[in-house]
Amino acid sequence: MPYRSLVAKLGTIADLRESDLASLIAICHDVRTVQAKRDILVEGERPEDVHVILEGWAARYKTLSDGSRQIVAFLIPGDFCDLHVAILGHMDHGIIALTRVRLAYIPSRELDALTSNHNGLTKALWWATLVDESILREWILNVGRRDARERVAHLLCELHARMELIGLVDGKRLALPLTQEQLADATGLTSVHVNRTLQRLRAEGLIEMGGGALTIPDVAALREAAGFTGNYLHIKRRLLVT
Amino acid sequence: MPYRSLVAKLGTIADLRESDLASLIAICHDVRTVQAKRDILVEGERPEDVHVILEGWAARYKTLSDGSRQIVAFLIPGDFCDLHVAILGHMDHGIIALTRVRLAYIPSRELDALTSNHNGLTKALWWATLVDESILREWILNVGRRDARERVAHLLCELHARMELIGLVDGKRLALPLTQEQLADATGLTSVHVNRTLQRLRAEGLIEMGGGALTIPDVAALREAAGFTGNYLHIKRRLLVT
DNA sequence: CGACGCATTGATTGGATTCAACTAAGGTGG
DNA sequence: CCACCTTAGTTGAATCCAATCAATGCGTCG
Repeated sequence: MPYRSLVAKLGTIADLRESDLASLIAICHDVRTVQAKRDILVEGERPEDVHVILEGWAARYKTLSDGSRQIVAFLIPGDFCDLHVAILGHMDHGIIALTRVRLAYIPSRELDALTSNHNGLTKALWWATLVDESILREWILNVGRRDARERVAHLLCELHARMELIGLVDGKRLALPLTQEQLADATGLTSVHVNRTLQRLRAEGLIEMGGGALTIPDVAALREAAGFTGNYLHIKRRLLVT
Repeated sequence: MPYRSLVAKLGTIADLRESDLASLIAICHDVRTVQAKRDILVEGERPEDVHVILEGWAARYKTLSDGSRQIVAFLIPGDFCDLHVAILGHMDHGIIALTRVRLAYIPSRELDALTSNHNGLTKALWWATLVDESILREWILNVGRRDARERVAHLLCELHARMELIGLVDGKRLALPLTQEQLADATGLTSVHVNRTLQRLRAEGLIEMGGGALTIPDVAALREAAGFTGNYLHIKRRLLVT
């Protein structure tokens, strides 16, 4: 069931009917695969479809003229790439696949037609974008006011919480297919310093990383170190998905 | 006409009818004044009305346990404080008045009722939140990857562009009632370093600041120094407001 | 006038960058 | 099947940008 993550994510919203969710999935067309490191959307593009991640990781990013890059969001299964673009017109940032990514395409006209009849679904999509916005605010705080150790720890806590929401955490362990350079681009650090910071977190016993997986032996301890509280993620309730 | 800024801002959206705008203003109630340095909304609050800034400046901010503060947005006339809160429930950040602020209150039920009939207005409010989101992404880039000089210059460019949009720039001059500490909290710097940075920008002839006003002798030059392009503001067209 | 907020300046410290070298793992092609 | 190359991770030394700590100026307001 390729839409497991999407269902798990939107399913946390109390007032969303299963039938609404089913209608949404019904207008998902044309599932495609994008290879790692390929652009999914480039800055300036005017996509006509809304893209949803079904599998794999992607990143929103912005580039400076000197070539330095800032990742402004990580996208995991269930996340929308460009819910906004029908209204804003053009992409003001790019989206790149970090792993092999499977995408569903929703023609924006069909989505418009659907949301104008299904109020609960409209609200659910609002909720999704508002949570994205909330995460962006937290990232500004992260990059602006936390030191490297808290910054990296906080990012890992967030990814853990979001992966857990969509049922992709196995015990204390989750797949984390990010290079240290990508973590650096997300935290506003250099890859060298991310490396040293991860080593420190490892030495402190707060994390175990390797082989594309992250293990957090004591989630509470890492959250404490990061100053993380998940309230900005606005997770409403946990829906069990089989 | 207290709604001048709101009209100027939403009026840039091509497909918004004047009648829609009028209906929006019609449900604005209970204009109140908040003194400088007072909280408009506190973290955790569950406001029942949507607040719109009519006059003055405010800031969204987040606080860390060690007391350090990060401003995540500046709010100027025409900006909504909490368009989202009916869906997300609680505020995940605070909003503080930086100057004396005049606010209009819109009962969220009336807004819901209105938007369900007026599609253009719904789109306009979407547009406003999506632009806010886009600004947040640019701020992450600003704090994460630009040095102090670019960072401060970029912020000033943005505020200039936004103030111009709502008709509050007089030639090359605009009111900028921000302390250096507030600029520091927005850029992730310290007030001491903001001071030195402003001095440098002044010495380079890029800005003139003092008495709560900012003058930009050569906007193109400052934008060049900041690496600023306004495309992330998604300004569609300029509506002349008298 | 004295207190306070804000801006300014100097001296020092430190966290993160930069530059550079090196290892390990994985894939590719001859 | 192994030499070769690329990519990711690691380590060390030197440097630098911004933070920190501290003091001072200066205008305003009660």
